[in-house]
Amino acid sequence: MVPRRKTRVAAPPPVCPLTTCMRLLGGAWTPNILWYLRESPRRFSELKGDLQGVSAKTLSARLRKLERDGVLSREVKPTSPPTVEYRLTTLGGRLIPAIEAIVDVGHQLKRLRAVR
Amino acid sequence: MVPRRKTRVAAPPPVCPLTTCMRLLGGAWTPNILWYLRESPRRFSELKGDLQGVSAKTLSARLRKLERDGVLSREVKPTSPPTVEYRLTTLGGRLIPAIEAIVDVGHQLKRLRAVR
DNA sequence: CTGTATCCTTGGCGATACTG
DNA sequence: CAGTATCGCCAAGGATACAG
Repeated sequence: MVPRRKTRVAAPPPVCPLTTCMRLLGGAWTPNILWYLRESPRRFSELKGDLQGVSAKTLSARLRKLERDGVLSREVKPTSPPTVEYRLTTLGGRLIPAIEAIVDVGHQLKRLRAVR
Repeated sequence: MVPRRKTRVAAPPPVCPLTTCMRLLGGAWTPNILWYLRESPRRFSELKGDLQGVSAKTLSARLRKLERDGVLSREVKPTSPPTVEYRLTTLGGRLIPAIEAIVDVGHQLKRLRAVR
């Protein structure tokens, strides 16, 4: 008679690094924003075009939160008309490998089956 | 009088690989569920204990969706009282590297600063 | 133990209009 | 161009009660 196994899954993270990170990625458009910033800075309207269907309000809110979280930086260019450039910070860059892993799985899924 | 209609025109989101994969991971507890299943099967109440604070309704809903998506399988054991085991499918296993990448960033964040 | 049914609150997000 | 303000819908999710 085997006693009830104590499947304490390895070292269950106390306050969950997973949750810690997912708080940064939370929100419908957040991963996509970071994805489009992964190689070069983008302007507000460029991002709005990249993320087909996002509202200005939501994009603005996400960008401000990501800035507060230290994931990206905002720079106003003294041009006319004014333009604003967003770019990943060092911290933001650390998130890219995780997003790449997600994108990679997405590719696998598309090959495996026609996903809706 | 018919109040003016609130143009309910859901914009079809672009289906990039990132979005494709995030649909599987969408939902507050989903990544954590997969994380706790990564090494061994777990029962309903075990998962409920792992995910401190999740309601039975939500956990049930997430598990059913993940089952429909082919990410995990559900097996009813003919014991008394009945127990149910959930385990990752092959497809579910493919998601683990992505989640590990997220967990890894979470660890980095915790080292870098005290994250709320 | 393993869920499902019902009710209710919260907030995420789009749409629209307006500002610098 | 780059946002902010306001409105309102709707779905995610907790609480609770109930069922097999």
